[in-house]
Amino acid sequence: MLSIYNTLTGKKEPFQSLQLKTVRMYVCGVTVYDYCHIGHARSALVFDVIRRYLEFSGYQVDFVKNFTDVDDKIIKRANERGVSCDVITAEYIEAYYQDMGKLGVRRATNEPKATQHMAEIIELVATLIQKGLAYQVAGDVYFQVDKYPAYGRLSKRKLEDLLAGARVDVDERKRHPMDFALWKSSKPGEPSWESPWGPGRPGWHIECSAMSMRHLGETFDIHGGGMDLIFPHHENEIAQSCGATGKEFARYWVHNGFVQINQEKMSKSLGNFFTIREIFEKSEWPDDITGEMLRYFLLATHYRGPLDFSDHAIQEAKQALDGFYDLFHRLAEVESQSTGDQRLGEAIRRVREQFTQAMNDDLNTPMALAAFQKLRSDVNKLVEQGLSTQARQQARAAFRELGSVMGLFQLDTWRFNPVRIQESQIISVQDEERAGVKGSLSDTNIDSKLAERNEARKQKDFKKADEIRQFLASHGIVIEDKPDGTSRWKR
RNA sequence: GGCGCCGUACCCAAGUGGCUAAGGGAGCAGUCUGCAAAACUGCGAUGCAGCGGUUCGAACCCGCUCGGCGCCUCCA
Repeated sequence: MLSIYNTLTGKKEPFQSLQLKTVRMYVCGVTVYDYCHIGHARSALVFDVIRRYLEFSGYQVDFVKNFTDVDDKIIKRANERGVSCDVITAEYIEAYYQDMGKLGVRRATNEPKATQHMAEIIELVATLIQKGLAYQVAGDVYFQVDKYPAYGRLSKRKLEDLLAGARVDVDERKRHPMDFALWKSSKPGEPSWESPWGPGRPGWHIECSAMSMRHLGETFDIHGGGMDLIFPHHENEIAQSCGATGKEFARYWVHNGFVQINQEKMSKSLGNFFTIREIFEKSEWPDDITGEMLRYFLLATHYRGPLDFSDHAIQEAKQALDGFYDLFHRLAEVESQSTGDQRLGEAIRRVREQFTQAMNDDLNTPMALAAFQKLRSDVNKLVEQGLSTQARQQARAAFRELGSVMGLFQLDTWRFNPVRIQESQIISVQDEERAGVKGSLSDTNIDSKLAERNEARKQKDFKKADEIRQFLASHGIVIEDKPDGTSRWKR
């Protein structure tokens, strides 16, 4: 049974969905005015894994993740470029799908946009006014926080405390300094929608209340997002939603920790953030491998803790994955020995048990990875003892199945060496290879070189054998000799 | 000023009251090997920022101190 940390109660709780076999989950997506950075990646990935694990556990997951496509920053960006907001949002939604796609983040079952829910938003604002929880000032509508007694229950703050720390000049027209906008009248040139309060656009928080209710109902199971959304965004969502319906809103509030650079939060003002596409562009590995490296890196720390991003950390993830794919490489070979076969079932049963236990404990992905490492070690030993072709396939399938929950171990080919094109390093080149680019040797080329080398080894011509190895190494090919005199290779 | 987080070996990172403090990387030693790679075996924190307290028992609970950070304004 899954236990999950609930920000609302401040402790781990057994997870129980409202409907028997369905989980309804809403996650705050991104405001589409720029490329996503590694912090967005973490958030998207964490909830992607929660979703996958719930599905793995037998639930159907109705997963809603929004795009905020009306916002000050979008308007600003549109004005800078002299285009409409639609152009900006369309561009960055597309970029989002590209970047998250490379990371293997699955699309939510529903990905609504604020601009497509104006009717629901306006209706919700009207309800709040009607209930006396919101008031109109000129063309603006504000939520009156002191009319909602439970205000602050998510972020554990008191209204008085918030006032003391207020860093912004208070708008004189507000009844209470912490009141926040539900509807903003539009200035000329800004996108606007007709409303009972005049032309305007929604405040930031109201869209999530409106869209989650529209797609998941008034009360649903999980609401998530980054830690920074706890206040004010989620606090305000609760006030609006509960205020309007008189019912509980989301039951489990789940928040992921930040990605940091050198112990500091990434931010544009510090200039210390990395976009996802920048990371892929700079990577010396193919996209599918870079994506898996990033996933491994992001999941190697518990989702609620802080996570420091660095090249070194990414390389460690690569090394860890190399170990797994090295094993998968060997598992793909044909073998008739089967001494180790009978022990395999036990090892797989154990990893399944450990994996489930780890994930059930508040999605402890680092512990789940440790379980995979244990299986890797076990299977390596069994391979040494002799594992039949069939058992090898069974082992590979186990990694693939459990790994799929974290989006790992799904690739059929892997690269152990970066592809570096440096002509000057070519050592001995024969005509047919001279034409080719470094690192682009075909499999048949490699196989024939290898056959040549093994013939030389048989003749004890180790000088020639080493030359061939060196030649292949310069193309990023590593040879591993097997006890039986044949060799395997990897790139 | 309020709310909160983090500090575990060279690095990353689980564990949050009770067997020998997971796991990975790096390192060292060994097995295997023509060499190599991979794999395997062994070594590695008598201690979990520091001090004090609670307890039969604490890295885990409480208090204080030190160091680092976040939120309270848009932010994953």
